[in-house]
Amino acid sequence: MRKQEVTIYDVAREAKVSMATVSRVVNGNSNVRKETRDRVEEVIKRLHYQPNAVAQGLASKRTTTVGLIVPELTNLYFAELSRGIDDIALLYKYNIIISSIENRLMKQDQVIQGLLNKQVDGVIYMSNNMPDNAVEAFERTNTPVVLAGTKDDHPNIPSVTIDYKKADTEALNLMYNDGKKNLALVVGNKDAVVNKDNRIVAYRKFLKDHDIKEEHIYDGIYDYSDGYNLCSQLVKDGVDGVIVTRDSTSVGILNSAIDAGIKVPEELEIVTASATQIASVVRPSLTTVKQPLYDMGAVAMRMLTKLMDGEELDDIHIELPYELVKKQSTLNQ
Amino acid sequence: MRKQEVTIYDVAREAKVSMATVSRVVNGNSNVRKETRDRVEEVIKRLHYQPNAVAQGLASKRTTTVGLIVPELTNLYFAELSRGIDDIALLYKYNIIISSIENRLMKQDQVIQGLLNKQVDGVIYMSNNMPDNAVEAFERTNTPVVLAGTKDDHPNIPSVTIDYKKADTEALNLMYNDGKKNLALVVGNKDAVVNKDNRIVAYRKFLKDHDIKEEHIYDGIYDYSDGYNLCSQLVKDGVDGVIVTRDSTSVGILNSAIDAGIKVPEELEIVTASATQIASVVRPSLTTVKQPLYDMGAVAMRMLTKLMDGEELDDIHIELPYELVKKQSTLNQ
DNA sequence: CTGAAAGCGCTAACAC
DNA sequence: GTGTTAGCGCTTTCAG
Repeated sequence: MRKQEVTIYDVAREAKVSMATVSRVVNGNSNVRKETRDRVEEVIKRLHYQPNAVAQGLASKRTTTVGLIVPELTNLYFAELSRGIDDIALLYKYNIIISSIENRLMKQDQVIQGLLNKQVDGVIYMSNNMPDNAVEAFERTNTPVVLAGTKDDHPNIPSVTIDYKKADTEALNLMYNDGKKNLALVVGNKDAVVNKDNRIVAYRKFLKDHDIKEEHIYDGIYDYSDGYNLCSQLVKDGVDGVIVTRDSTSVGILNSAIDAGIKVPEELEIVTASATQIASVVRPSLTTVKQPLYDMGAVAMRMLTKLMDGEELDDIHIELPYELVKKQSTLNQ
Repeated sequence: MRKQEVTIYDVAREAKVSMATVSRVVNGNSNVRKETRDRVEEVIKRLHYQPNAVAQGLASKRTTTVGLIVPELTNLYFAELSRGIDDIALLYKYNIIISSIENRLMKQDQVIQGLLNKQVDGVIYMSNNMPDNAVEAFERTNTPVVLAGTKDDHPNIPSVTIDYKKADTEALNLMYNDGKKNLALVVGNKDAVVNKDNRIVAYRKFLKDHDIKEEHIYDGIYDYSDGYNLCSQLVKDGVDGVIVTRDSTSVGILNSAIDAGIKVPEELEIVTASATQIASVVRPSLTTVKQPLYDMGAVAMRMLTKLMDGEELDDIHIELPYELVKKQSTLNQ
């Protein structure tokens, strides 16, 4: 209901030029004589003119806005990715519309359609298993998408991740070398591509390579209390080393172990497959696969800017280096 | 650069009505005969028509978008507030443009101006000390603002908080009753209104009321490592009970104490003045002032929707109930 | 280098 | 109930 005080038209009149010229000045178009430009800029300053981005968006068909689709707002994994995204977005003068899809009020498709209706220039997707119709909607509207910190079944969607298989194998190996032979894998959604085609595959291969018969995969373990409740089951199953995808889950397992008098790492080793601040504040501190979350977000956003400018990408799928940080939840012998 | 496949005009032609009628149907205007409405809706469905929100925004001067201004993306305090905001925003069909102002690339004023240029219908502000020119810009453009989880010098800006003075007093009292007489207050920015006019005031009043002479206020303590490094100073100063505004800072102090062999709570009691997930996963667990962050965000957003609809607010400043949760970092005698 | 003019896709009086 | 008609504020050919 806001009425705009001063428009491009006012500036044009005051500077005795046409709207087109003002537009050129505002957009840094070089085809303006310095003298004219100075005059226009003076008027812009004097009148406190601010361009209306909505009108610009309608006329130019570019909104300089990107959509962020994130599973949960209160998960530091996504927050740290978002920080990298945000910094690069700022650098390239994009605003970010953030959409959490944890809310059951609206289906994911509707959220995505809403973003598309807002004419976002691109989307960063951080959730799992993008629905087919979403992919179609993105293609139909010619809206580029980049995955950050996740993988997907649709092979043509660019992504920025780490090498999950390699990281997990390294983590399993660490525990194996500590003498742990009853190794377990704890995941959230086992059908997520990251798990299905990477973590679980790597885990099974590891077992096979080391001639371990008993498989211990626990899925549907999403948060702290899920982890806390799982711990007794792990013990019951004779697990002596576990790799956990989320660090809040790891902490749940850890605290539950402490409360039950189970010694970490002597009786149970824990490795977190993705570390946030949470993993580093608990005691004993958690051995983690440290993903470069900030950089992953930044690289993803940079890729998206290229796509939005119509450029080609050299590599569709980028894997950034991770680090296995040994702390107190493993023996590290 | 996207070309819209189907516009309101296509629907109108196909349904043999005018654009105005289609617009009415899209916007749920009741002044349409059921028969006509059905026909239009059939065409909309058949053509997969989706309204262009940018065009709607330009024509109606409402973008159904609100701006969120947050100090840091990777702080669960703001994330939990945001979740409440997001849920209510979704309910009222608003999108959220999130802007972190931790980045030094752009000044806060520019960030706010950018939001205003995008014609946001309102703003939720979660940072401290809103600059005067920002307040003016909001007023000039007639953009409502609501503060969530923070207070400000400008008394006319609505806010949703808890009663910080009361909460802190209660926390100090808890420690005092445990026999702690050398009480300290640890804050981030001492000039933030929440501290300056609330926490510090309450702290000083408490000292005075209990005839305690020595004041221990530590400011500029923002994160985990600041807290970690502060601990030895606390001990040196003879502090035996401390109230800390941020929980990551509390955890820093706690871990540092543990590492230095200082017994918590026997030798040092710690109370966190705002709890997130972090506070509850560490051991010993932290006694906290539990703020209803989700609700605070939700209420703030609800207030904003009213303001955006031109309604009056019954109360400008809302204080929600908090809870002092006693855990292991205080003796609780 | 600058201006005129035609939209971008939709809403909102105002008629009928 | 429904259609007509101006815009909303800006970009972008196209002339000159």
